Amino acid sequence: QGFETLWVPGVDHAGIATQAVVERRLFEEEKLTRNDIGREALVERIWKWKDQYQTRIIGQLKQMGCSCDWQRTRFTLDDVCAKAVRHFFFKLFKEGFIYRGKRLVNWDTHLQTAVSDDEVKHVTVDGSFWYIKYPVIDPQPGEPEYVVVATTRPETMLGDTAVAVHPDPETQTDKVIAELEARLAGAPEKEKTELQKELDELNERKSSEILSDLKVLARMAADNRSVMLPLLNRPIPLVADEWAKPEKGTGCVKITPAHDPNDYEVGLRRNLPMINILNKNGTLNEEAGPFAGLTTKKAREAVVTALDELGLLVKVEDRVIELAHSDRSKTPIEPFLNDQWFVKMETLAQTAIESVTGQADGAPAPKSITAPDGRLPKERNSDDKARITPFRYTKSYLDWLGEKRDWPIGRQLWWGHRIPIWYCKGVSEAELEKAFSGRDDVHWRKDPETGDWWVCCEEDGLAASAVPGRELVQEEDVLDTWFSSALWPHSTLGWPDDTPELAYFYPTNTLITSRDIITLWVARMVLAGKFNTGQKPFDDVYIHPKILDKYGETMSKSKGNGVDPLSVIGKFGADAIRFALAYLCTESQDIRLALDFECPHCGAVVEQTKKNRVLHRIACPKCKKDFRTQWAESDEDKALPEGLIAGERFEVARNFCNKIWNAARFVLMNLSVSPKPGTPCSDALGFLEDQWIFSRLETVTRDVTESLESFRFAEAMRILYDFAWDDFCSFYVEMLKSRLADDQHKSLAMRMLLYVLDNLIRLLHPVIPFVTEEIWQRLKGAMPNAAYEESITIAPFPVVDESLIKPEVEQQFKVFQEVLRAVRDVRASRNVPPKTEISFSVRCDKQTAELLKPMEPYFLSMAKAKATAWGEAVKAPALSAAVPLTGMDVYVDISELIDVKAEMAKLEKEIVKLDGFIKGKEAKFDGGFADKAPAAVVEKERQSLVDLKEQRQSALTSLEQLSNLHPGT
RNA sequence: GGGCGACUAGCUCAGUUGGUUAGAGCGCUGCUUUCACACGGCAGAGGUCACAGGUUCGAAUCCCGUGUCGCCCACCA
Repeated sequence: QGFETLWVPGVDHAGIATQAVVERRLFEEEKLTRNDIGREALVERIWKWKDQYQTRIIGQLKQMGCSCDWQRTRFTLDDVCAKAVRHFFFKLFKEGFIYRGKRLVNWDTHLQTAVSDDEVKHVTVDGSFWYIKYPVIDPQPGEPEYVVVATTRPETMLGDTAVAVHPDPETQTDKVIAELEARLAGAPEKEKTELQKELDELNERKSSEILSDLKVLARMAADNRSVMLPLLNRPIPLVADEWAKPEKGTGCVKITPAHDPNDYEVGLRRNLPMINILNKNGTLNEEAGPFAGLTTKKAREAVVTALDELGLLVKVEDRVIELAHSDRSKTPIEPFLNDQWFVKMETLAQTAIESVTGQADGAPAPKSITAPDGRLPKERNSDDKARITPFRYTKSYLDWLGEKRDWPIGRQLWWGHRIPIWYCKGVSEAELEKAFSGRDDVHWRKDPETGDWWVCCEEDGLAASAVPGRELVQEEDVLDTWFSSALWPHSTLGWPDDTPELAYFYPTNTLITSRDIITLWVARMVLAGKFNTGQKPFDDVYIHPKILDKYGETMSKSKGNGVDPLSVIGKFGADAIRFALAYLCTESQDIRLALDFECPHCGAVVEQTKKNRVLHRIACPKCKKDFRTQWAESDEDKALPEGLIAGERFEVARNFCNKIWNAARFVLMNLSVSPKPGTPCSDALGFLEDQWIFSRLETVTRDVTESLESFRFAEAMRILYDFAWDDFCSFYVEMLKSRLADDQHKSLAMRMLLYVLDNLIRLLHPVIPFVTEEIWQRLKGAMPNAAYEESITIAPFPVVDESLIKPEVEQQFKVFQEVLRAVRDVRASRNVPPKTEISFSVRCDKQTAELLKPMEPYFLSMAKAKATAWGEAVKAPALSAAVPLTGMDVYVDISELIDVKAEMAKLEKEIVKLDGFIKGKEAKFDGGFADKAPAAVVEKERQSLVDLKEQRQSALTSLEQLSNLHPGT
């Protein structure tokens, strides 16, 4: 369409995932851990690994024919991106958006790093629920001697710093009861039993000792009373906090702020000490007293035994629990209190919320824009709001941002952008001012906890000795990968420098991505883009469906159910994978894609199963020979031929490409003289099929353009598939064969074929670049004098000419197709030998007769049927097969082959069918249809009913005629 | 617990704002191989649109509910 376009290819460093993979390999191959080889050596190894995979990923894109700007390939850790990251961080730091705080992280004790919530998977396991007594200190008369708490993780009691009770248990219980009653009233029958049971229990509790005890405890909490933490004999306060639910468990809850997210919140609210009892390797530290050094598992047993011996263990219940596991190491996650850097989200999230269109019809639909004058399409959407397509994803974007939760940006990793913060112990602000006077790339802020200073430097690094007499130590942690990915739209264009690229291409037009990173990536790109540049990063966000495997599971490396595009390309070609993917791109959120292996030795299809899909090599069950999979790593495995992946969707696409190729071959074959390409319009108006193909082509051009511009890729592909296969190949090319054989008509026929093919391949080229380019080059070669562009890639995309769209012509052509099909059907169903020519006649009105008479040669070439008569007066020949159609009857003369009984049976069946339709329609009119439906619809239905009745009458007449021949039947 | 989505032919899926007799590919059945393409051609069979209500002259489509499956978010002392 003539636009200046840019597609920046690139990869991000995928911090945790990448480091974990390299560490795992390091351990598997050399039995070394990251601590054995050190930060520098590990990072060096990860770079090597990354180079290898970047090459592979970029290679996959290239082989798929993606037309990226390869010389602009970016990586989130390269210098250009790193500079942007430091600038972004510095700007945030300087403006007060960055702070440091304690936070519970998901600690992977195996990898010894924090992992993000997304990398934590919950696994259902059988666990226990322990009830433990904590003695009350100095119980007064009327007060309980113990409080009982329940836990699934008894070892964490060593880190308890309080026991919480609700400040007003009675009111709270009443409130819960009231809510439950309200729910019960509106609940479906099925759930009522369970709700009622719950309600009964609560009511019972209300009058029980539990509640009266809780009331006493609430008062004691208000009086700042304490209980004794057993085993460690540490007095801990009884606190009043809403987190303790009087309706649940014992109504009291132990508070372990350093090892439980909710308890942490309580700890903050009640100003409780936070005692970390864990070492980074998952063993207990000195805070655990006699239990120090034990693993959490051993400590749990020891704690339970010790409590039991003291008579403080009330009971143990079996309980199914959802235990958090690290997705990376598959080991249980320990919540762990750690220092973290955060970005305050309040105002940033608000700008991101305001930067997307929150109403489905809030933004105009994209319009077709062609820009021969080089106008940029970004002018079309200048309200500074991005639009998400499909719109339903807007909700998850807005909901997530609405929580405005601060963004923890530090990761305890070595692979990533190291946080540009330096610590300096004992330094005074005056010293900093002196050391950095005149520098605007350094900013400092006081650590409210220690009183030390944090120094942030935008440039690449501060020397340890930058402050005379002091030592600067850089933060060990690196930044979350999304911190750098968030900058992608502007950092890759050179921000913070004022580059021409940034001025020209930013804001960008379209971001295409997967729904699972709408929050992680899209939301952060919007807020970072607005914060850094003041503008939204893109006009449109297109969320494509996600391809799942045949079991409906997401594809992942660890499951081994992913697809290497190169495997698909190897078997079906790049055009096929591209077409197949575009064809699958509906508004649906999932696409299931069944794939199987194909044995390279014998061609047998080997079903892909959950078991064999992760193997490096597979033995073919048919020929017993081994083949490799995409996972092959050893030289031995790699030497085997690859079992390519088969898939029905790819086959369909491959067949389509093949069809296009063959159609083009046919056209090329007939280019005996060099016709001029161009619109052969005026000459072609004499032929119905020419007018028809023009109309179809322009309709298709219009619809495809509109579909592509509104991200309806599957629809665009379906339109092109149907047009190319059915209209162009099955009808137009077939019809023009007879014109090509006629010297008088040959020239125009050739120009017509060329014209349609030329437009078709231009329309297909964005999706099927390789085959269409090859066809283009051959056309160019066949017509050296024609003004073909050097490559189809730079040839103009067709622009619709609406004046050629003629619905009445398309309707007329349908009549031809209907008659042709009727004749062909008679041939096929009556077993007329293919070489036998038959004759037929058609009873129809005058206009139709005039329309179809010129088509006689096509009935001959396409159905080997000779037309003998057209018109109102046509009567059925004595021994014919009659096909009643809308407004006409087709009589095929099959006197040699006729089976009268069978013909009659067919007609009778047809009449029954028509009766059904007629009844349905008449019933419709018996209702208030005619009065209430729009006039156009009523008229259409009325006509349809008339036609059906006529058709029925024709069938009856034909039946009568046949039965006269055989009076007995 | 909250949200989103799916359920249409044996299989995999289309079906835009409600409107003629619900479509495609694969598979299946019959015929077809010098004549662009067997990765092809022609024709055919095959569906109570998950279930139950409702709105409407009219529902695959809109509304309420049920079931099954999947995904996302939150939480589970």
